Amino acid sequence: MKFSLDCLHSWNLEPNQAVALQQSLRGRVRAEPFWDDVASIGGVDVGILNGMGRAAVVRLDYVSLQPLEVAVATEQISFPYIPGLLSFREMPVILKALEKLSGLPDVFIVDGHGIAHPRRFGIASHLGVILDKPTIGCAKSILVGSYQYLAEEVGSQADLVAEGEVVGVALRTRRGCKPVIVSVGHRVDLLSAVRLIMTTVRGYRLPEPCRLAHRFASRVSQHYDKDIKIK
DNA sequence: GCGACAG
DNA sequence: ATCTTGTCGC
Ligand SMILES: [Mg+2]
Repeated sequence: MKFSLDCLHSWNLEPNQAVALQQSLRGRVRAEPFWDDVASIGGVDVGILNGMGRAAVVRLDYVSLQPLEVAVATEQISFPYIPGLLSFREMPVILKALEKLSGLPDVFIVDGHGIAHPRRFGIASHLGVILDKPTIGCAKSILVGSYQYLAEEVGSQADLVAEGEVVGVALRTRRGCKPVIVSVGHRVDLLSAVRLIMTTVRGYRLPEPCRLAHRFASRVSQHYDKDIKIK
């Protein structure tokens, strides 16, 4: 771990305290053009089996999209699943996995929403603020808001609007598939976020960083661990 | 009060 | 998220 990882706050919170914390941190979120020279991209996801969480953080080469490093960590999940409070359930084990990474990627794509959230502070934004690193939210379904008229062609977009504001984009990443919902996490604006997602899609609905992180965090991988060691 | 509701 | 086989469409 060649980077600092200060938690900002405790994770031992009650749901009402978690909501208050989101309200106090939402002001730190930034949305700005992201044009840095990108060397590597990270994918983040969590799988759960019998109450045990397994986080996978994959760092891939930006050009080849080949995995450079995979960090996995497991931890008992304590916080319940409450829509709008996902980060309090998954972040602890994610941070544990991040500590095992030899270096941080230039930007993270997180499975879940960024500001397409009731309080504009979903898990992607939360991770970005904790690390003060660029993050993007890439969710498989809507938490808040709605969109319309999404064309069938790959690359088609439709604004996701919640309470009168554009909080994300429904993006068709694969023909015949439901779109993914892209939103600002931290330090990456929506335009840059959508571009980055499209450039990391390789024939599947999920962009490679998320697809790989999901594979390494999934139940299949967890079972696989029982027989074979994953480095 | 009722329904929606990331993973 | 997870429980789970086949089935339909691109
Ligand atoms: Mg997930």
